Amino acid sequence: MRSAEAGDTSARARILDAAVLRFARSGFRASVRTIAADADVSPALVIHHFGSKDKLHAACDEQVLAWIAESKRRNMGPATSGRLLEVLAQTDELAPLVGYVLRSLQAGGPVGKAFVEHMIDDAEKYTAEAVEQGMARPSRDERARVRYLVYSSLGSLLLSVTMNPPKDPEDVNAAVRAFMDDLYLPMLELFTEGFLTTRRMLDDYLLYVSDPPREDDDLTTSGIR
Amino acid sequence: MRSAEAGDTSARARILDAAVLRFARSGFRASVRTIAADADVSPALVIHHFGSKDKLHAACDEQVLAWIAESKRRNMGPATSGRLLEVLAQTDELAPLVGYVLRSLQAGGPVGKAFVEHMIDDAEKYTAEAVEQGMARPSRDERARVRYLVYSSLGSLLLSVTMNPPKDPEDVNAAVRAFMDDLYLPMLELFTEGFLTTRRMLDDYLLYVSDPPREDDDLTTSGIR
DNA sequence: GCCCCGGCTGAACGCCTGTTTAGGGTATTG
DNA sequence: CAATACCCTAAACAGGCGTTCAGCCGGGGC
Repeated sequence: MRSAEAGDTSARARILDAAVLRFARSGFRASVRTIAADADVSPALVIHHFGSKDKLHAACDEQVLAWIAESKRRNMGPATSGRLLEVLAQTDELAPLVGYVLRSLQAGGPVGKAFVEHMIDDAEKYTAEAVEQGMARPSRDERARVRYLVYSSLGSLLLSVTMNPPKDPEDVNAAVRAFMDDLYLPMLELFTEGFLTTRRMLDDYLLYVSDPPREDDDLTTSGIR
Repeated sequence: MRSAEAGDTSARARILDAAVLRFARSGFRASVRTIAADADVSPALVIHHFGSKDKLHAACDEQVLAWIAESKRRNMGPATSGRLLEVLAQTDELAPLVGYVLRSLQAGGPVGKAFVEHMIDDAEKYTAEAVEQGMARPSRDERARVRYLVYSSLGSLLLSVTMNPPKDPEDVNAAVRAFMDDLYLPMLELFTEGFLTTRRMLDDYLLYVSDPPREDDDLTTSGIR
């Protein structure tokens, strides 16, 4: 994992690499001094090259997004749709990116947002193909379904590693895989067989949205202020 | 929302209430000085009563868990299983708790952990009943399924509010409801009709776990170090 | 009257943060 | 050889943090 072109040993590149790694390991509250120490450099130099910590963060985001785009272009196909994180986790060079992406999802940063949107766009494409080929059921609202699928898979992963963080931040990737292993069966079961035996709740809801009750009835008891 | 008994206007109670509210609004990095100002009290008094910021945080956690337990005892039934957050959001007095719980989920704190475990326990009970009554399909691993359902619903909610935080932290509850509205149809669709049309992936997986390939083949290419 | 006592505060301490400043060291250029 | 330009650092600054400490202030007991 190297900045711009491989083998760039300039101090600037060393700082950027160290920052991405440190942010992934320790979160975005890691101090400039720590990053400087990681890169064997003075704190002042970090500021000198990037202007401020926020700008360093932004540069890291940009770099990570570029790496992800590159990885997608090279490694992704229909077979790995929705498993971008796993692909990243399996590429040694890019393994730290998983931690970085998770931190960004947790912090709501631009990388997190972009990552979610990428996944939604990809998933929309691939599920459309799956529906065409008769592998997946059509939905009443394809976009909403895709958003739901992406949010629940990424969200559950995020929640899982937040609740059970690996002792060594080095092990996020192992934690990601453990999580996937644990929850793969119920997910597959749900996707294949569903959960409810009766259509009643769905039909009731469809009826409800096509003929909703008067809104103000609701609002007075909704708890919104 | 008052500590211990309603109408307790002692400084200690005022501080605790202010802290819960401030933590919910601004996250757990809110400063002792801010909380003290909210409670119209000196920062020193906060420490005097609670010993340290960490202990204040712990006291808030305890208080919130007590409120939640109380609310569950009074308001929850089979009909609202899995919708604890919505019930909280609709009880004006307890509305700030939603924000607090979300912050705890995000930070991985004890309240978050406990909340997840409560939801899993409740959901396990209610899905068992649903299966008995023929409303839900049985699972090959009930506990794993329940965990999956709780993690994906709470996780997707957490991710959603992290990615699209309300401008005014006062509006988390509205955001929660908006999220539920958006994703209710795809969820219901998935639960009722499933996603895949073919059993092949599930059957392949079941075959795979009953006769797994040699492990070391995998490990060498798994990217774990 | 006095005293003591507990709730409470203003001011300070020590630490850590991001950032600035002034200047040292080295290599390139005239 | 001297001068300039650039990379880099040590030291300090300003501000925020959690926390401590000495002491104020009002009420109850003697």
